[in-house]
Amino acid sequence: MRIGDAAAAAGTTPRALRFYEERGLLHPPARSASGQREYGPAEVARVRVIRRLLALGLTVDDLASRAHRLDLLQQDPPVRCSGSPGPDTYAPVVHARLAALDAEIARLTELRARLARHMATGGADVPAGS
Amino acid sequence: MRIGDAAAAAGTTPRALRFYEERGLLHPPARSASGQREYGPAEVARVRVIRRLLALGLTVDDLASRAHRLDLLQQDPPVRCSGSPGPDTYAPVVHARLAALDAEIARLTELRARLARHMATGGADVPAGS
DNA sequence: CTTGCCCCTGACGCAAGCGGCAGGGGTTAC
DNA sequence: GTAACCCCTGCCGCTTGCGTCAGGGGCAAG
Repeated sequence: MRIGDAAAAAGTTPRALRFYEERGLLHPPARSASGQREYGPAEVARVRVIRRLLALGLTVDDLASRAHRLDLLQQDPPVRCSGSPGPDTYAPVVHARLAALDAEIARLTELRARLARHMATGGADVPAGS
Repeated sequence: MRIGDAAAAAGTTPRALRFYEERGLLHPPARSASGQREYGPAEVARVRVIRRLLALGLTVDDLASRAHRLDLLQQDPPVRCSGSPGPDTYAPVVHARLAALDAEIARLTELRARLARHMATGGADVPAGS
């Protein structure tokens, strides 16, 4: 299967697949004699995993840092963090993302509160530094 | 006062002042014979107002859209949204910002919940489209 | 007059995840 | 053989609020 069909099968675009490859989320696939990328069902599955994780709020760099573990998510009961099966799961990066999301949510919530207060009080307050 | 001193007095940098001017938040200031910008205390005060509003989460475009009202915030009891003194206060853009912040907070909260659930369930769920 | 600090304009860089275009070649069907 | 797609690489664009040169001139002190 060529890149267009593979991308369609995974619900995305050729551009995205090349991008994932460039960023190390996909291994460079086999090439036809004329240099065209050849994909099989396994890579399509992997792309689907990648897109699910991205949609969950993980970043490309998060995935790249654990790219060698992406395949595990396709077959096994995935991500299992119970019983700490070694230092090689996605648990660390997921925890880091959760923390980052919490921090961002807290920051925006604080901002929202200050902005609302600003309107209520007439803006006489000065936001605390940083 | 030249731009460096004015920027320092307002707690920012020359680059930021030129940027605000370029984006319409500051009126083009007087220039010395050799073309250097001349600022007075009124501009410095205005810059401080701008920085407070930016720190509150408003965007440069928010401020630019109401730039002609920025001066009011320096002297009068500012932003007063009670009694709707006309269509020219900051209330509309502040409300829009509050809504945008709420939407963003909701989005991140939803994302965080899905990511947490993903870890708990082993990732068998598929994020809803959109 | 020269040193040294400040100012000017104009333009690129950054972060994220691709979209889109340009220029050139492959592949399949009629 | 040729039309109609598809693919290749490489590169700019988008968004925010400036930071950071680069290249050239100003201004006060010694």
